[in-house]
Amino acid sequence: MVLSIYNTLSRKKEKFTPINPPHVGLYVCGPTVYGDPHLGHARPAITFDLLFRLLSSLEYKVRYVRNITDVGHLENDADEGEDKIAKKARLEELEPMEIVQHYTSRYHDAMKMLNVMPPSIEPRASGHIIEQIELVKKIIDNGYGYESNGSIYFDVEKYHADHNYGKLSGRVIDDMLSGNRELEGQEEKRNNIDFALWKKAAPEHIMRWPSPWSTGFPGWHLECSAMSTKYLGEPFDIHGGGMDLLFPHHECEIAQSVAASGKDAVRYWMHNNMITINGQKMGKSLGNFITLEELFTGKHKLLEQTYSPMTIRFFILQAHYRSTLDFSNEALQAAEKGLNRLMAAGRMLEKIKPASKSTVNVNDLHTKAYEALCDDLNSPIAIAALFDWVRNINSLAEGREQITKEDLEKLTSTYKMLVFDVLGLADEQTEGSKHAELTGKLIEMLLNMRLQAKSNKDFETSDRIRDELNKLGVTVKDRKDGFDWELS
RNA sequence: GGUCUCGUGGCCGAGUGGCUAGGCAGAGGUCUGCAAAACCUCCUACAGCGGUUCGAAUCCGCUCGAGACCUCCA
Repeated sequence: MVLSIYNTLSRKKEKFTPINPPHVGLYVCGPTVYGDPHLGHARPAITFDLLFRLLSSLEYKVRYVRNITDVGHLENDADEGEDKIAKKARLEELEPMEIVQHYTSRYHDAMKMLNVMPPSIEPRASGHIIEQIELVKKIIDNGYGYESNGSIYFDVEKYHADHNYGKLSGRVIDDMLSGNRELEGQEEKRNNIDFALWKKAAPEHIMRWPSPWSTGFPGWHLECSAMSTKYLGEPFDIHGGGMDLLFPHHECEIAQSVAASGKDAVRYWMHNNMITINGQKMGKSLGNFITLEELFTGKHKLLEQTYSPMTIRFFILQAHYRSTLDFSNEALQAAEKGLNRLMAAGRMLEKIKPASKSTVNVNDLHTKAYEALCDDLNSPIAIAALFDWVRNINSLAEGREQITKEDLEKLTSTYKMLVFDVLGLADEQTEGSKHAELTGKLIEMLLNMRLQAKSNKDFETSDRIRDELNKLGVTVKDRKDGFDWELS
């Protein structure tokens, strides 16, 4: 099966060919840990988790690196620019690394709930200061960095004379030189489109490291260039991130790599689109974000109910990663119901009785789903293929269609592999604690008693059991030869 | 102002020159002691106006509307 992915660099879908098959190097920009993870953070995490899982299921050996930005992320590039982490630390009167630790573990917790697999390596910017300093040295040696008052800046104009600054974002440097906004405190730079590689720390700045130029801290764009190539080599296969990072962050990464080594570090650039709310981008700066915890607990004024982590995951997977996805209660509720049907069908597979012949073609699911996923991660089409099979599975369970034992095994493994291993969904009803397991067993015990009452035409007892269970939030569904249930 | 993207049925969302995804909601039916579920059937849309074409939601142009990036954001 040929995987094709949309490369932002060429603005086209391209056939994916790894540099050293079966190995694949994947780097994705992770969060800046200065606040609780919100719905927006879930999008790239789930998108690239899907890619990670798909590549693995195609038998690639993937090294997935996703960083934690814990230093060097400025409010802006001006002199007064303050590190986000340091600012938060000052506000909360904590050591910066306490902030980093706190929000990193919050992020990890949320990712785990969303069934996002941990990356192979999760490097922190603060742990790679030496590598970043070395990179700055190379850039200076090659003539693309200059010192100004203890800080080092990247000379964009000089770089552009030799290479192409703007090739990823499609920006034209002349427009930027003339049209760029005037910001305060930029007199250190030769040009206001130059960006910081190293910043000299102001006396009150808490996070600081020694360097040949000054005691200070690295520029934001540097960490990804340094850490991606350290762990994945140069060049490596895929670099991912949110579309909002395209410019300036990723453009600067390319410039830094080319300036340091003379060549591009990345073969395929992939960008996920934004989650919107009322048509507007959900983000930190607009303050219109809903944290993942708020979604899970329902504690946000816009939320009509709680939404489980798998509902969020499914909601995101139902849209293509390069489209915007609009948040609304209605859309999430639709996702929740759809997901329940998908899971119910998965459970139903266990109850199907094999026949001597098959009236369904079980290869169809695998073919359709993989064709879709390999076409630039088209998860909505793959999910549509699964829903076609939800109908088939229900028909099989009710005996309207037939299936051989061999085909049933094949169908079960394909269905579960797609739903659980590739899409990374989990059945929240059956998975989890011993407590949940016990609850399930107790419900089944009661329902068996109800079945007996029913067969004795003791409808008073059978209805009482059903009504009481309903009150507790258990939906009872009678089937031809038994029952099924669901937590509402 | 510059660069770019998008406008799909009640809602969410794929697709992108002819074969009219999928989910949710809604209507009718089958099944059932009743209910729920399931299944079957129905609801056939692509902002507007022109153009190209045998044929356009899909290509081109214009108009209107929305958004992203250009400063930090996933």
